Amino acid sequence: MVAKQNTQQKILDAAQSLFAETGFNDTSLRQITSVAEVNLAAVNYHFGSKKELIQAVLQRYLRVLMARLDQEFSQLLASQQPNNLTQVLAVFVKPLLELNSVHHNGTRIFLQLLGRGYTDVQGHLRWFINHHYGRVLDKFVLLVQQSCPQLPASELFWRLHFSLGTVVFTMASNEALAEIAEADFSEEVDIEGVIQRLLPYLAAGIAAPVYTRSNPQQQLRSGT
Amino acid sequence: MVAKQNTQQKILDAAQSLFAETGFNDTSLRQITSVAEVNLAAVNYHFGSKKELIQAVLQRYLRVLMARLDQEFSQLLASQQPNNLTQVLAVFVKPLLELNSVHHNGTRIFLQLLGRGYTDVQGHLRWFINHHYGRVLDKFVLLVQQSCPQLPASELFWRLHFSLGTVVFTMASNEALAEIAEADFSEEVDIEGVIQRLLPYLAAGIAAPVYTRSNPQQQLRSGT
DNA sequence: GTACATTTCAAACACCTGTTTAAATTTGGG
DNA sequence: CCCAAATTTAAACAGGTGTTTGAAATGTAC
Repeated sequence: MVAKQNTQQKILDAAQSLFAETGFNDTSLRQITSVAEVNLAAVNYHFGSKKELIQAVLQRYLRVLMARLDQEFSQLLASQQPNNLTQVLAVFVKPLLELNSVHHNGTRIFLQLLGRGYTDVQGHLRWFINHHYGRVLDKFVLLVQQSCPQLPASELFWRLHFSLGTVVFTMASNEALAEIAEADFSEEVDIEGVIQRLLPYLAAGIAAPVYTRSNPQQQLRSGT
Repeated sequence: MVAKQNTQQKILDAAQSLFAETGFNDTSLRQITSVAEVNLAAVNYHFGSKKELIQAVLQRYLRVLMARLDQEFSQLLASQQPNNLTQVLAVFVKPLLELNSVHHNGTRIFLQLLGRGYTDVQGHLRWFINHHYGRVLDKFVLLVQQSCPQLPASELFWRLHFSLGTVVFTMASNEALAEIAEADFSEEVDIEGVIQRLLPYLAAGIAAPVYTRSNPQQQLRSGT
């Protein structure tokens, strides 16, 4: 009973890092069990299959993240009056950063896993999250709708997925981007800094004026 | 000489579709040669390796796209005066849509391939494009800088990569998004429609007001 | 301390991967 | 027509994949 917990934990810890760095399909069970210093068969014994291991790795973060998000969303919804879009988006920050209590560098690892999950095993993760946490995310959509009442639902749908793409891609290629940024602008970038940079970008994109034929070239200028 | 061209073409045509749908790593040479109705060894005979086949598939589009983009960028740069950001971004539309002359559904296939390339074999494609077409892309960065002069270079770097992520992810999961959009809003979506929806989102995100401590919550509202 | 259940381990399983080989076939020029 | 070069073909290669097996080791309770 003691060694079991230990082995499962060792596998999860090794798997999450390798998955985040190399992707799910390109990480073999032999790599994982080698890093975890555990027998190859341990994965199938404790988790059943590689697929279930992937889900277990994600669940460790999704469970605590979604619970926290649900709190925040409900709280914001209870305030009745529509909230500023930036405020709504900023609600993600604290719950995400609290993932560092699940595991060292938990926030970065989880966001990278999310990126991997959406591009590697296409559709699987999307279905998994929607099935288990769809009601939480619905609250978020409602909040965005309240803060952008004049935005058509279909337009909002696309822009939220654009935003998901921005986040997911940024996190999947986080290491590479951070390296370039450090080399070219000699600025060190942690995950918190990236999130802080993402929010204004996402908020402006979601709330952008909608394209119409009568007004094809909106005037867009960057502020300070 | 006749059969050779034919075989190479058949391989390229089969490969691009499978790569776009399933990704590079998850598409085997046996699947490709099976669809192309060609012997398994033909890929290695005509292209050398799977890696070189991937590059050949991408090159077919990159060559014509980058040449066209270079024209447009140079033309816009020659006009001296800074251009509207939306105009700069809109410059991508025509060259991208002209990829349909390279192959049926060429635009969609190429953009999906681009998405796959950036997430599957991370870094490879980025290096490849930068090495071969870096000077073209530099012109684009210059144009954006001219239209957003008050945006710090490091901020612009991040936002351009955010935008790349938006495009790349949207195209990689294009089929799924289109299905959902059709089911939920009963609106048919072609690649042109997606591009048209992307532009205002990207333009607003890139030109968004920068986050400052003295002004942490920018007022952002969606217009009409 | 013996009996039972849990966990670990090395080995093998069947299958898939990209690549290579050498013989068979097709092709185009003299 | 004939020969040499280009192309196609079937077969095998070496290596990697996730999963299963049955015996060994470990832990737990009586």
